[in-house]
Amino acid sequence: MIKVAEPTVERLVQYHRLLGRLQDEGQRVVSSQQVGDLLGIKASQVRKDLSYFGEIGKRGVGYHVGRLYEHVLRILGSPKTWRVALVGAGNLGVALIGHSVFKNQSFCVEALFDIDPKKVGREIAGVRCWHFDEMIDQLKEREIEILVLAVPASAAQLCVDKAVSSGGIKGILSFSPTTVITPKGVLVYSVDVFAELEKLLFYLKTE
Amino acid sequence: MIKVAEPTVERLVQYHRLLGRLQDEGQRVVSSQQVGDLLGIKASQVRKDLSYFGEIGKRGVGYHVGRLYEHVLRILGSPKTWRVALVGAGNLGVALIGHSVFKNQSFCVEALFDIDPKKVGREIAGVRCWHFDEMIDQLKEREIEILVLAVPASAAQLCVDKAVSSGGIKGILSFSPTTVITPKGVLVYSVDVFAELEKLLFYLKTE
DNA sequence: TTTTGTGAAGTTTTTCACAGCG
DNA sequence: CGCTGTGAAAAACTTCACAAAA
Repeated sequence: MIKVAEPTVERLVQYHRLLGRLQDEGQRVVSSQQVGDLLGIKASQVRKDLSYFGEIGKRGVGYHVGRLYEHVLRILGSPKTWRVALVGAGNLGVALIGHSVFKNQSFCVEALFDIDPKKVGREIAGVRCWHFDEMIDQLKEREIEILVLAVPASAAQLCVDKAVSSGGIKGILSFSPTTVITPKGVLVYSVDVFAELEKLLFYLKTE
Repeated sequence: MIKVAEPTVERLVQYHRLLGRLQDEGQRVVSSQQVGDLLGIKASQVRKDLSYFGEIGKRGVGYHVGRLYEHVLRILGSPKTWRVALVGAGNLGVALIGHSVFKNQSFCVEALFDIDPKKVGREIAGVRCWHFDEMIDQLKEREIEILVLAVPASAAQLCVDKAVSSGGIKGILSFSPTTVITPKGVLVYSVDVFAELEKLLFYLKTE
């Protein structure tokens, strides 16, 4: 597999979403210029990103929307369905897994974990909620590979350490406003609302 | 004001959070090495980031936790309270503004907007919900400067265009899974759950 | 003629390595 | 001696500019 830089992967996701939209709108052909304009990216960047995966466009014409959509899908697409568990069944966590993002062939949310007795033992958004103490056993039994973390910052690292000790965790998507450290081989991506807001404020202030 | 690169601002937010924690734990002094280890960042990067804002550490000793905390707070801190509105009072939107992130001196959530008749006219999480059609007037009247966007992708650009036309919007924090284009002078930061998940998947797959 | 694909140039960001100071 | 602060080197990423193809 070709080595792809992270900013490129991020833009590929955007290209893919846009192409799906253009396809729905019935557009057949698109130029790097148009893609760039619609996403706030330079046309040359779009071409460079796409060129990493072979010559997919037609010179003088542009890219065939359907073909490029399938092409990017193959690059990003998942070969299997990943088994996911959510730790922290609060408002944010539940809103997230109920979100369309997880209604997807690539994911199957298998279990929730919380410490709140009101939640433990019940089904939330169609998924059984277990007590945090049962997490390691359940993660093993259910062969969970991806952990979604939506617990308070103070609990995040503990959750991660515990979950990683189950041996099966390969990736973590964290919504906890803190940095978590994992052993090599466990990828972490973090959605940090707090950090994004602070950045926005910083640049608003200095303008 | 010194020009600061975006990755640096993002790390400053992390330093600040960590310093708050260390302070609570009673630690008085910290080295760039320790900060780096706790955040998964190289010590040299920590020192470079901090050095942009003057010599704040003590050679041979490290950084005084309390002093550095205040120092970073002054860099990031906001001179005023920003007036915020949320568009899209669905599960995610409400979970977000109810989140501790917005319980903060720097923000005041003044209004919600939605098109659902069940929500319009009511108070949600202590804030009045208005109909989307009243948005421009309300944004002007309430002098809203920051928009939090939590609407479906298909509605996002329309919301932004409408809101920007009120004339007062300076920044947008978007949770909508799409790219929005704004005129120069309106900053956008985007929290893209979908994109983060896709990135995670991509790198899990290729490992 | 139009628009891609791509080396080369440019810019930004990170890392190194060591002087300098407590 | 230990750890910061910082130029200089390296790496990563973006943009340019133009040859090549439809």
